[in-house]
Amino acid sequence: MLRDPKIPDATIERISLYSRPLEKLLSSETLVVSSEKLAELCKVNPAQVRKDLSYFGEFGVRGIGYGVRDLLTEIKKILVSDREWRMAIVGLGNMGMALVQHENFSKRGYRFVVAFDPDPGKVGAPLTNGLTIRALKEIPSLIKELEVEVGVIATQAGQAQAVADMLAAAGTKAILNCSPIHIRQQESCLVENVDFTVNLDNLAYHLGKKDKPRVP
Amino acid sequence: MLRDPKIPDATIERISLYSRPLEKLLSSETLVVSSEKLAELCKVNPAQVRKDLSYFGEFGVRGIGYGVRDLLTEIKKILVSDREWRMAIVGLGNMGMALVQHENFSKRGYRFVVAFDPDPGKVGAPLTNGLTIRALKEIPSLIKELEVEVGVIATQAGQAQAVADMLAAAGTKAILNCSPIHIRQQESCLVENVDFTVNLDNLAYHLGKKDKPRVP
DNA sequence: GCCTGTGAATCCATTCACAGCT
DNA sequence: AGCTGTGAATGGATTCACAGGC
Repeated sequence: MLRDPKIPDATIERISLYSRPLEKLLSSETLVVSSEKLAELCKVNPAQVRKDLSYFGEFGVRGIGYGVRDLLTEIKKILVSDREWRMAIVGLGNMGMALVQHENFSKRGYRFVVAFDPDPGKVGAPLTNGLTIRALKEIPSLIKELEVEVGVIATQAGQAQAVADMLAAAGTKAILNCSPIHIRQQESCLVENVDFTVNLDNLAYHLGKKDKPRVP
Repeated sequence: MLRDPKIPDATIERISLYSRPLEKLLSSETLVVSSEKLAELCKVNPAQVRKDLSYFGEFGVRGIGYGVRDLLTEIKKILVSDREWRMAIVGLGNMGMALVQHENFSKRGYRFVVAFDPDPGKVGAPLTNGLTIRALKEIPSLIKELEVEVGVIATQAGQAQAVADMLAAAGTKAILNCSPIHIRQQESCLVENVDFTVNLDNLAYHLGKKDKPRVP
């Protein structure tokens, strides 16, 4: 499947992006989409769309475009999101609850199979999706037993790094960190830090630039 | 202050990143940091740190390094996060509540000054930070009156685009969208979409690649 | 004619390597 | 001696432009 081993990092992020308008087109019964149309929907260059896809194969038909259903299937294959990923959530405050109930996760095959919280008062409480909150000390056994592949951290700042270390030690291969601090990467475990203030700083920078008069 | 008008997009994202270890160093009373040390903490190349900063001025001392406090001050000036930004939250489900209480926002000068929710049952309810939930129809007047600059959307998918349009029409200049759908950008209003499944797709792709045997 | 797939060209970002200051 | 600041070199990613197939 893979043709070239050197695939730009930005490419795989965009490939993920392409799937969102495709899902919409699919549900509106659109059969075919051109690179130009898809590019417009994602605000990128049409050649970029074609080049990105060409890293992985030839999915289009010349003179016609790309079959919506087929392209979506291929993209899911590329991203390995054509299967279920088993996830654990740690920390069930507001953020954790929001993630557990997040419609996009289940829709795209990301399934929470276990939930942990450091607060003994929360342990035993049922979640809307049928899970029961477990204690942190059960992490080592349950991660293995339930074959959890991805850990999602939504604890408070103080516990986040310790939880990450526990998850990594228990065999979790990837972590999505939604806690307020950045997690140091273990080499056995991929980490993605979600940090809203980076997005806000970005917006602030661009707003600030607009306000200011052009430098003479 | 700005020296060169062409500053890489990636640079401003990293500049934001640099501020996090700097805050830590500041609170641990470290006075000086070298580009090498800072680079290590952020997992980037030392030359990258120096080049990024050099776009904006000369903040270091040759032979010594960068003063921690001064550099942090300069970075905040660059990002225009040396002042308070007035924000509105729309949607107070779990995600909205998590954002309102998020410690990093207030710590970095991002302040919620008003809260809206589409659910009439929630209107009038008090939040922990002293705000009272308002109805959506108050958006046009309150956004102007309270001089809100940034809108944060945490509604369900169905309402998100309409809310974005209302915010933009009311004069909000930037939107951080944490709802489950991507928002179409208005030209009068910058939009940053936060999408956890892009992060998960990324992790899934890299995990998938590791599992697979090398292509022959 | 239309639209994909892709080498070549361009553009942009990162890294190197050293001059310059303390 | 040590570490920044930066032009030059390298390395990637994006876009162009057209050949190739429907």
